[in-house]
This record gives sequence, structure tokens and C-alpha cells, in this order.
Amino acid sequence: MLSHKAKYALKALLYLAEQDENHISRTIEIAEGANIPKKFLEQILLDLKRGRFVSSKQGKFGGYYLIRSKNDITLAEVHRLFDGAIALLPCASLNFYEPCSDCKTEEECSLRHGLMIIRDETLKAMQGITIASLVKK
Amino acid sequence: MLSHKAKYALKALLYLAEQDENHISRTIEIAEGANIPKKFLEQILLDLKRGRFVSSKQGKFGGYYLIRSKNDITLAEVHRLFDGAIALLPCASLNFYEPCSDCKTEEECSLRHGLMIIRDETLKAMQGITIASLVKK
DNA sequence: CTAATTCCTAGTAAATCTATAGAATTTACA
DNA sequence: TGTAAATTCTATAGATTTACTAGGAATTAG
Repeated sequence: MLSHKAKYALKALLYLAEQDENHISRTIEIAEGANIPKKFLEQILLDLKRGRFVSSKQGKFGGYYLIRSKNDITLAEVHRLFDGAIALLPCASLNFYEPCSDCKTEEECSLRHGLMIIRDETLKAMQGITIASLVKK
Repeated sequence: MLSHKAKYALKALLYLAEQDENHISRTIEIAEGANIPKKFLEQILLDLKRGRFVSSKQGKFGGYYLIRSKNDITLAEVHRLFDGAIALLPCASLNFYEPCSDCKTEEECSLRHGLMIIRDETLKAMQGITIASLVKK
């Protein structure tokens, strides 16, 4: 399941994607428009900025705006930024790989192979859902 | 990601699936065989029993055994028993549906449609992985 | 200079997760 | 009928994570 943070991030991106080109959105505007707690959203927008999904203008009349095409941002990327691995266990993850601590030494995790198959399918599906595809809906 | 509980449950089912027909496995045997904390495993086996994946024989020489075909038990079912919904949000879930609390009233969640597509693909993949397919690996 | 905004660092309450403890119950069998 | 070996049940503890909130520093426009 998605964390609230990831869900809010998606909704914030959706909000930004719906605005006119060149429009800069203040945090409070996004918070009210997308129904997200404002102080929590502040953190999320900073995370989105660090993840290079959005950029900001500071000071008076500042705010946030998308710096990537909404056709290009996939659910997989947002998931990875906020909720980490898409695979069901670290040992089956592409981007967050860690060996299982509880697997017998030197032996491969008995679940790994199956979980990699699931990861591949889930990833493919998540890469198919973009911010643009959600806006259009 | 899977919880430890779900991971241990899968490993326990795998262990049981590898035993001879009619063999009854004690908790301690499964715990050592699959490298799972014994007391934690006790709870997990009771959950698996309540979920009708296994049954038990009490008392001396008691233990646990599968009551469903290993070809029939899918990762999707185990996930649902221990970790709940497969969908990324409750509003996109088949078995654990709940409306989004933060979506504007009467309006549908903007994420729901995309998340249902992902759920369908993930579910299909998870239904394709059985205990038997993991054992064979 | 001031108002409005982003940016940064903490902190906190509640929930959840990962177990562990201890005792009650059930059963096989000598 | 007593005992050992097992499941079953209830409670709880500690750690971690989640979902925020607080407060102020830094930045910018006019």
C-alpha cells in the first residue's frame, strides 16, 4: 500500500499538472486544492524538489512548478522516492537490493525468483501510469 | 513490501510443502528448518490455520500440515491474509475496499483508476506464483 | 523595510511491527 | 492415571514507522 506521503505527492503532482504552463503554485493553494495538510505538504514538496520532479521559486510570489513532462513522470518513480522498493522483498528489488538476513548462508532466498516475476509485472504496470494519464481520466 | 510475518508464513508453507505426504511438522522443526523465530512462528501458524491453509494435530506428536494443494495456494492469498490489500490504496482494492477519506465528497479519487490497472496486473502476477512453483525452483 | 513565501530542524502522538513470556489445554502412551 | 510433548491463548514490551505539527531561518518582491 502507498503511504499517505506518496499518495499526497501524487495528488500534488496531479494538481501541478493541471495548472497552466508557467503558473507557479503556492503550497497553501496545492494544499487546499488537493486536500492535503499544509505543513505535511511542505515536506513532500521539498522531497519532490530533491527528486527533481518540481522546482521552486522562493520568497514572495514564490511557489512550486513541474520541471518534467507530466507524460514522463510514472507512478513507479514516485513510489520509489517516497515508499522505496517496488519488489515485495529487498532481495528481489532492482533499486533497493539487499540480501535476506534470514536465508541460510550462501543459499539463495527461496522466495526471490517468484518475487522477481511479480516485481517485473508490477513495475511494468506502474511505469504505464503517468501523471498525464491520471489527469486525463 | 511484505511484512516479516508474511515472509515467514510463505517460508513455513514452503517447508510444509516440501515434506512427505502425511508428515506432521512440529513448530520447532519448521522454525529451525526455515530459520524463523519459534514463538513468532507459533502465531503465524495459528493465523495460517485460521486461514485454512494448514491444520494441526494437538498434543504429543502433534504439529502442522497443509490442507490445501501446494499448486493451489497463491502468493496473492497469503499476502491478503497477512498484509491485506494488494492494491496501492484502499479505494482501488477488491477485497479491502474503503473510500478515500481525503477525496472531495462525491468525487471519485483521482488516483483510483490508475491504481486499479496496477492492481489487476499485480494480482494476476501474484496469482501465478504458487507454493509449488516456489518449491520447484 | 515588510509581507509573503520557501526551507530547515525538531519533536510528538499514535499506530504498527516484531517479537517474547507464561500459562492453559490437549493428546499419546507407559 | 500421570507425565511429557505439543498446540493454543492472552498479554505485553520494545523498537520502528507514520503522519503530522511547531517554530523559526532564509529568501524575495515591491
